[in-house]
Amino acid sequence: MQRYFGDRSTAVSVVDLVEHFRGEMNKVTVYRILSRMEAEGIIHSFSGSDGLKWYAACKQCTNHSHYDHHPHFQCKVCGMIECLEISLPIPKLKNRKVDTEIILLIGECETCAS
Amino acid sequence: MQRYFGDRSTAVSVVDLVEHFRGEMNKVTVYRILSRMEAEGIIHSFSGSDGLKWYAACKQCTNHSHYDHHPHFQCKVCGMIECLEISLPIPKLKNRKVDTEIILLIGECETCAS
DNA sequence: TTCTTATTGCAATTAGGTTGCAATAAGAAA
DNA sequence: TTTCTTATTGCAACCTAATTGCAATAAGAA
Repeated sequence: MQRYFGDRSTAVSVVDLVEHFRGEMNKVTVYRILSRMEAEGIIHSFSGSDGLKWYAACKQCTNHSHYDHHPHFQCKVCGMIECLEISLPIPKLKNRKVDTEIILLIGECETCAS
Repeated sequence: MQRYFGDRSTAVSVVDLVEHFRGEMNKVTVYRILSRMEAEGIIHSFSGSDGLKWYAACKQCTNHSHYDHHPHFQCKVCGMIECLEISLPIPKLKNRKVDTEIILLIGECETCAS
């Protein structure tokens, strides 16, 4: 599982992971390893526009700065989701304290747009 | 149901709606009325950070500009979600065409922060 | 080896959401 | 009003993501 995320820059849905490891590893085990790896700061999770849970390898994340979320980009054609290594300014709102923002940009990836 | 959204500026999760109308209306009916009202441009939906489906009354939405999504704000203490009538700039990405952004700001609302 | 702890598999369960179908309500036409 | 047609609702069953309990196994330490 570690190896699976090692050289992957895009995110994977849990459903795809369970499917990928079918025969090799039980569904429940996949879920458990994922939450363990997330707790250790190796991967991070977020829920896609479909409401499914997605996981991706952490690059600059540490155990501590794990929740400094970065934006994600999803291709509406092929469904692919990737992490964006940009940081967008968190807007100020009056009478509210904002400390996190969850951003999902949707469009077409390089492959699907051409 | 129309009345329910009429004077409400915050969003409601489907789970809460089903609970609210229990005894008065079947779960399936709640779901069906909601998707009908969404198709008519009266309300709009999005999925919260928990992966649940939320609905809120449309203010400037029309049947057509229904998908000009606006950001939402969620209080991490009480869980309340509200629509923000601000528009944030959609960032440009190289090699990708971005046409929508789903934004959820998370923090503390006025009531919970004080 | 023996004891203890962590990991895994399997079955069952919970929960959000959908579908099929029959029953009822609501309108239009006669 | 009566009849025909269409839309709305309730109920049971189902689908799928995710979780839990528990026994079985693997892994480490004493």
